[in-house]
Amino acid sequence: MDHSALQRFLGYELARARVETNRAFFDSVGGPLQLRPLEFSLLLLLRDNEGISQHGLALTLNLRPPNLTTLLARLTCRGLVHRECSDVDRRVQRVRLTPGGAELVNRASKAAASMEDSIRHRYSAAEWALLLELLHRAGPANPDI
Amino acid sequence: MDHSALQRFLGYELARARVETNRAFFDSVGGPLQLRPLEFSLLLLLRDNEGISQHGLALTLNLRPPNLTTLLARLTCRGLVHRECSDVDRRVQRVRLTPGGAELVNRASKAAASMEDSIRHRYSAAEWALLLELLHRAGPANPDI
DNA sequence: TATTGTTATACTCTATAACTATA
DNA sequence: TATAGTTATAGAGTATAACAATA
Repeated sequence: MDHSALQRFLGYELARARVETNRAFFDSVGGPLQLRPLEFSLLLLLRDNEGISQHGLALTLNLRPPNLTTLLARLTCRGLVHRECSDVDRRVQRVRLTPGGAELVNRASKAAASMEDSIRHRYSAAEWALLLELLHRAGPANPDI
Repeated sequence: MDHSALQRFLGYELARARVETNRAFFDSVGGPLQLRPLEFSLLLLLRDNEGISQHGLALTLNLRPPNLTTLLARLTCRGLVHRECSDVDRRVQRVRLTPGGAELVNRASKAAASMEDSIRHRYSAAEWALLLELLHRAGPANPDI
């Protein structure tokens, strides 16, 4: 089977690698804690950036506003996050973890620590760090608002 | 904005990078030629592996059989591929490009040659090759049937 | 006018269950 | 009984248009 033509494309290799990271995520975190990948990212971001606006979240995670709205609605229904109007600008919704949300993030973070081990063990420590660094440079230019 | 916790995960960096490769693909190939990423991969694979079975395609592209069926049905409707029963095993469907499909793959391949340039230019030639090689090792173990 | 967020909707990729037909 | 492929359906991520509320 010749797929040498495809292997020259970063997009193809990204799609292939995602098969493995998705499996790792659902086995270790997504399944046990009933979290989607995006929900996990969002909760971790809220843990480290208390009271961030939806606008900031959308920019950081490259989400369109409608998709963030439905994502937050689902997490709000589960009692993991809550939204409150900003005092200084009533258009802005500031998002925070609830105590239950903070507790779940804690468990998710612990479970995630080893989730990619089966992939990471294919590399030396230096190679793994290099892969993450090189890959980061392929991402959108300005995710840090 | 602190997203240092997320940057330690390969899955997160993959998702971020895919934003860029998706944009590159749709600008250069997907939009002009009306091809989805998966359709492009499939057509390129058919060009280099004439008469491959659906089973082989599904394994190589990590597709579930139902998803491959609908994908091929769409391309068949457009007159780009055709399926024929194998002589030796009538369960097997051998898939080939039609002349029109071959012509489209030709154009798609030309358009794709430069599609990731805006990303590739962020790296030296050695770094780009290294990124593709490291990333390949993160993918599924046995894609070559 | 511009920005923040919502509603409704659609497209793409991925996944499972249940089935037909061939071996 | 095992394999190749199909049908139907659902979950997850991503995209746009049209809109309300606020600045």
